[in-house]
Amino acid sequence: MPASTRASGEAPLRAVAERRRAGRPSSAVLDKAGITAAALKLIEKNGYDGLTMAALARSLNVAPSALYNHVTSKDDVLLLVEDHLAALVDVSSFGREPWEEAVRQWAWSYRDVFAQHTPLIPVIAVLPVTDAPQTLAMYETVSAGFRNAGFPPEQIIPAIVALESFIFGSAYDVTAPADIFDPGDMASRTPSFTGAVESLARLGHDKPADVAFTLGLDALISGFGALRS
Amino acid sequence: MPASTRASGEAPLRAVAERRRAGRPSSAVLDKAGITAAALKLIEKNGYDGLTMAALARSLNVAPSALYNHVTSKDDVLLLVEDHLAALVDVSSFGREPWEEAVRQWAWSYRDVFAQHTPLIPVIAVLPVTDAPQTLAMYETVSAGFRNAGFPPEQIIPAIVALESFIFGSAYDVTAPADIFDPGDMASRTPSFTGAVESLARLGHDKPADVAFTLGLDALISGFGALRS
DNA sequence: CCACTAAATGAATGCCATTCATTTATACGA
DNA sequence: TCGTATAAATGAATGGCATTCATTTAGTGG
Repeated sequence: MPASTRASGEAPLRAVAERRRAGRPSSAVLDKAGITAAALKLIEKNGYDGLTMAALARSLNVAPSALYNHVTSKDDVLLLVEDHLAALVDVSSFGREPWEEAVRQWAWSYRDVFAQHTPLIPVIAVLPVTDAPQTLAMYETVSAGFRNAGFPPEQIIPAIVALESFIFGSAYDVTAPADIFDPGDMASRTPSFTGAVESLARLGHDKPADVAFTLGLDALISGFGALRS
Repeated sequence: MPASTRASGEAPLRAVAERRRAGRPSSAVLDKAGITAAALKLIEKNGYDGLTMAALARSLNVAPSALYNHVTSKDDVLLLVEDHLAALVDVSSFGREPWEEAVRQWAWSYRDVFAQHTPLIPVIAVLPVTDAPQTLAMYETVSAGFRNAGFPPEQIIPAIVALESFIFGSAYDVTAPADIFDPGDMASRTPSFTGAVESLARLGHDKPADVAFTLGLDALISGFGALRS
């Protein structure tokens, strides 16, 4: 649009976050979906430290207080993000693959998604599923997979919870620094530990967290498989 | 000490946090051990929300900035607390009981300690062991237990990491609200999940987290036991 | 003895989530 | 159709937070 077509009093084209005047706008600026998307974009760019209510508001070209018409707290924003991510977890193997394989693929996918979002884990862990429909949908698919695989109904939730606990803990491992197990100057006083660390290092895995995850996941799957009838 | 023995200008006996004047005191007021103890007391009384640098300073009758002569950050305080707790984890079964039993007792103790301190978990997970001598000592005892039980050296660390991941995830479960799995008004659309939740509830366990922990721990122990030679 | 360093105070800084009064626009019920 | 309740925005607080810095005082090593 050439400048000549603009009325004289009109705001300039540059997307300089022209300030909205006070009062309810004709059409709503915010909704939960938009807040969720903006939060995710912010997290991707600046990490969870960059996710502040002020930054979120700014990225939506809105005053911070406006957010509170749509969410009750920052934890509420984290909950929205969490539920969005739950939909990204791959449960498609259930009903397509044998139970062992389905669990394996679900678990890897679940871990990979939340390894990028560990600050959500303390929130999820205490989160009533009622408030997270996508998360609930994931549980439903997984529960059905366990039921169809012949699990006694009362064992299904404990088995899923145990797997989830392992998955969340393992998500932290992914982000741990490579030298986390370097005993430093205590090496001589911790021979067994130091020896174990060194013999593992000698294998030269590029993703040590994956070794532990594979090991634990295999144990859980074969242990739980024995419960089926 | 009777009042009459006190000089006239002396401060009153009441522990009313008489203000110290600026400048280095004759004998040091703070040290890491004292800071750790005060932090733990504060956490016990008011939880982790109550652990602020200001509150910590006040409980030590000191200005907040004085803390920074002994720790570099609040995370540093959390690290001190973590390492103190690591010493409370019971590793005494290693060398006394058979491997399976020793792992079981260590895992329960580890989970129970950190279930009361879940805000530390994100810190521990990324923590280089160099900075935490008590934690390192725990690893040494456990590693020696695995080695003596016939584990291949390069499998020891992955096995411990997998167990630890499960333990940390399970620590969160302990603190979860009882109704965390209530599907609410989505119940009709999540029949498998709802059925699983109900059939577990029918058993009436008073500590549901313990059911999942037992199940997962048994699977991990029997799975890992197969690695021994 | 003197300079350096250690360990405290006290005052600031900047950021943060959240609240509240106010403004404006829409939706619904009489 | 009016007019009141409600929804959704602004803008200005508020109080708490971790952390920093200048300053003061006391011990310590050359």
